[in-house]
Amino acid sequence: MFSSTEENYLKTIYHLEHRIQGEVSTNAIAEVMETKPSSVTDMVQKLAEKEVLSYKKYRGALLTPTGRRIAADVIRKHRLWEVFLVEKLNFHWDEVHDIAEQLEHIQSDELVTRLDRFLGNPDFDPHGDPIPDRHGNVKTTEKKLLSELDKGQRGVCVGVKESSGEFLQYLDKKAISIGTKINVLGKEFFDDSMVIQVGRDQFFISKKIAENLYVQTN
Amino acid sequence: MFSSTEENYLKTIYHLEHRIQGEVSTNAIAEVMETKPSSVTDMVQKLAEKEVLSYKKYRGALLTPTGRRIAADVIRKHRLWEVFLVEKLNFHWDEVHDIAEQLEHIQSDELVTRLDRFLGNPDFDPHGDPIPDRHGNVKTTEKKLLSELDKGQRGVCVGVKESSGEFLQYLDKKAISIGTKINVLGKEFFDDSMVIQVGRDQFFISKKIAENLYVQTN
DNA sequence: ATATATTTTTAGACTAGCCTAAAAATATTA
DNA sequence: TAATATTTTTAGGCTAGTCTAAAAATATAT
Repeated sequence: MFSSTEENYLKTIYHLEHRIQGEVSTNAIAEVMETKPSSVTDMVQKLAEKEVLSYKKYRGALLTPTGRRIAADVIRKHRLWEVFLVEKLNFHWDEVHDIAEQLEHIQSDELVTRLDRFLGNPDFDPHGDPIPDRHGNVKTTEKKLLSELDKGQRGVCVGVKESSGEFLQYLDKKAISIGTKINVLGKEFFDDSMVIQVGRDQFFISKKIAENLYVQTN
Repeated sequence: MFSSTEENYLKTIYHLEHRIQGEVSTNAIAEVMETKPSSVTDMVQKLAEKEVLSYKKYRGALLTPTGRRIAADVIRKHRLWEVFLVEKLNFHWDEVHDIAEQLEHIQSDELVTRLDRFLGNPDFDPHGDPIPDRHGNVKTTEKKLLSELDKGQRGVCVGVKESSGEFLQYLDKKAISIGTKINVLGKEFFDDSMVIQVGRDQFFISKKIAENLYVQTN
């Protein structure tokens, strides 16, 4: 059995592994978890002992299949509870994170199974993130251009095609960066311009912009 | 803010105060919580410091109004979650305690408010225990004889009228004691005998027995 | 009322998880 | 490649909550 704290470390490392592809540094973990790197070192050594991750001093950590599985289960619970909070209790999608952060640590396989069924076995959470299935598997897709999306689709920014200074400044101004979720609210077909949602903001973007941004859809 | 551990102490003391009317001894708390009396002394001193209970050495503890309020809120959450688990997720009423024990510590007033509304503002949990309202108040009623109950009613055993040895032995054999919940499943009106449920057992009792047992209904 | 038994508290120690300060390793730059 | 900067680890210490063993207070019985 793993404590809530251990689960949070595994979850954080899981996310970071996907983001930075490869070993995850103690500093990176410390930053996300808002602790000190020295605390991370302690915990990472303990988790290596428990064989949920591999760790070489000064090199960083990598989850083992077991570790990845545990992390995926926590993320599955987090996202299922978010669906519950939004769909059943009518919370707004940006109010649910802190509560789900607590609920994700409730221990009961039966509860997860029944909650999943009660919610109609959803594939995505209210933020558009995919919910790992009961075996810990997550659907992933190839990246595509934002311009390829249709109204109602969601994507996560994973890169740009041509990175001119002006374009990066534009993205910066609009608070779009790697990992930013983009929700296509509307699309004009005479000029392929779009209305998109980024965080709580909504704005127009031209075809030119949309053809320069890679996104990953669920 | 109070930790889950502190909340559990307050909850336990709350229940014990009702059961034994008066100061609650460290030993009694330790037994219920399955810890050592010395641990209880430490915690009780800490909670007295925080003014959620009053405590005199060797005399026992009594909740302050603040402490009682916090305990009632935890119990409220516990029972609301039990309703959720049984009504919405179709758990059986005797499977939900351990999960509710975890869920009761989730911190979010808004969550409790919305959960309560979602469940239709229930007054009782699936075991028949009353759910404290949002101000921490619990409905209580006078005690009556078990024989006064009708089919479908529930009561908690609060005492006996005449306590002969045979009768107490009978109660013992049937695992009925102070605090035991009794559910009247059926009543024959030609002889006033009853079929009652106690825990998972169901059995007949005669009018004579039913007239010798005091219960408190919700 | 004194001796004995029981209950309760104190003292000191342990673990999980965190911290700071200093040391060691790695990375960067001249 | 040597000097400097950055990252990471180690060492030692803190708090919450628990424990055991011994001391102190209270309760019971003779």
